[in-house]
Amino acid sequence: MIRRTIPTPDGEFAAGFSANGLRRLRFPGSEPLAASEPEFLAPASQQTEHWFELTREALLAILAGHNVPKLPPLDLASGTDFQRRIWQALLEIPAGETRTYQEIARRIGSPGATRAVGNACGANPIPVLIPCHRVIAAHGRIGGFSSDMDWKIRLLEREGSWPLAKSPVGATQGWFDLQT
DNA sequence: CTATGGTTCATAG
DNA sequence: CTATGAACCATAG
Repeated sequence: MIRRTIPTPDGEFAAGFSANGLRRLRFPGSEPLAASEPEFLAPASQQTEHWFELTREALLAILAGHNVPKLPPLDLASGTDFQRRIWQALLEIPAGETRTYQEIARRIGSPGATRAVGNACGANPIPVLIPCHRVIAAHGRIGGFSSDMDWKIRLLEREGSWPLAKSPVGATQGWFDLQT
């Protein structure tokens, strides 16, 4: 695992690369990448530096509310097949749009697995680049977020998806019923 | 309130 | 080690 930090206007993110690509990303302020992760002590190859640059650009783009120009290869080996299918589906959500947990579940061919989608999102090793923040609950509820809810809201704001557009009818949406 | 599906953890063989 | 089951969820109805 090769670690790098990425300064952004929102603070310093931490990225970890394996031999196969970007393996994990962490928000500013969280604990340093676990020392328990197997160290991959290969010299920082030219390829890794290139991945790092792509990661930096992608991160800055999303923080600015834009679509990602080009993603680095993602090392999703830490997930199960099910999780990888979900993460893959999340990558297809463009900036400025959202999907519900149900839509993701249907997309990967397990219409009933909505709650499992929530689990998989929580296990997302690469937040922001894998846009778990664009997944919301049905009926205009926002759902949750493993890190601070502030991040989910902030990211959606930058993309123009907040307050949530899909307001079914009548009910107070967005600002008041979004806790827990 | 209940049903849902995948994952994780505890426990038993 | 595998098998089974219950609890856990960023849910839906």
